[in-house]
Amino acid sequence: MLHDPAQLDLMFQALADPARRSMVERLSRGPASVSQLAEPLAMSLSAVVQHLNVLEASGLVRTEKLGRVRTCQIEPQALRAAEHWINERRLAWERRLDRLGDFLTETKDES
Amino acid sequence: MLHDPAQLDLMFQALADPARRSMVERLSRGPASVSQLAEPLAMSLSAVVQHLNVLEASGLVRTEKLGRVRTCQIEPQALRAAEHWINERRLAWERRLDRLGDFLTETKDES
DNA sequence: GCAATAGTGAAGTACTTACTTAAGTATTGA
DNA sequence: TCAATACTTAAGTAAGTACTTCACTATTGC
Repeated sequence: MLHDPAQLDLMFQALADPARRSMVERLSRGPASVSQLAEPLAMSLSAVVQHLNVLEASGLVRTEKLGRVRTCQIEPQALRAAEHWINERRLAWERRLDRLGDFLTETKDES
Repeated sequence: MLHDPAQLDLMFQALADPARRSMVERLSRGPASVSQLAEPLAMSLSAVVQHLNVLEASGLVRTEKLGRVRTCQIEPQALRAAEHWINERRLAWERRLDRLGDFLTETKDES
């Protein structure tokens, strides 16, 4: 699992844009070409390619060109890395709250 | 659970910066004042406050001012929303792969 | 009261982002 | 072979980001 801060920067930055998230959403339902990704989006194909490059640089998407068609796929490991970072922080917080709860309960028992 | 795209923009954007992630990391170990958050960071207090405002606008952090000290806390619900978005996409992808696997297995059985 | 502490707000600057248009290349199907 | 398809690349622009410094206000402790 990647914990490289720079990689996390790229992943979260990539997910911070609604057009890119909609591309990831589309790809979560299966591979797609660049044109297919562009179809529902109200922007030029060029803009879509630029977004795609951001997604690819972040590691969230992998692409492969066959003939004139570039086919895109999600890279679930990268999604997992982002998910993992958030999960760790949330768990740390919740464990802390639990310990605090235990402490308060014990203190009450001793009173 | 919030699925508002604009809110997700703000949360992922907030998490895309290493200084802000380090602030969230610090806060996952318990509440802290602005100065405490600033202490390990190589930047002015003003810059830290600006990062904090980004975190607060994203909903990831809640702050409360008592006297001259502003105390900051993680908002775990917001972390959960970000985590959830990623998780849904990853699961969709993995379910798809499973179905594909089933299909291939069935096809082989029928041959 | 007054100095130290804790944070706020505004303005400026260098850099980055999210597009656009326009022109170009490679592939394919009739 | 030639027109349509599927991208690719470059350059330009408007807006946004991540800082800085400096001047300021509110609170607290002696």
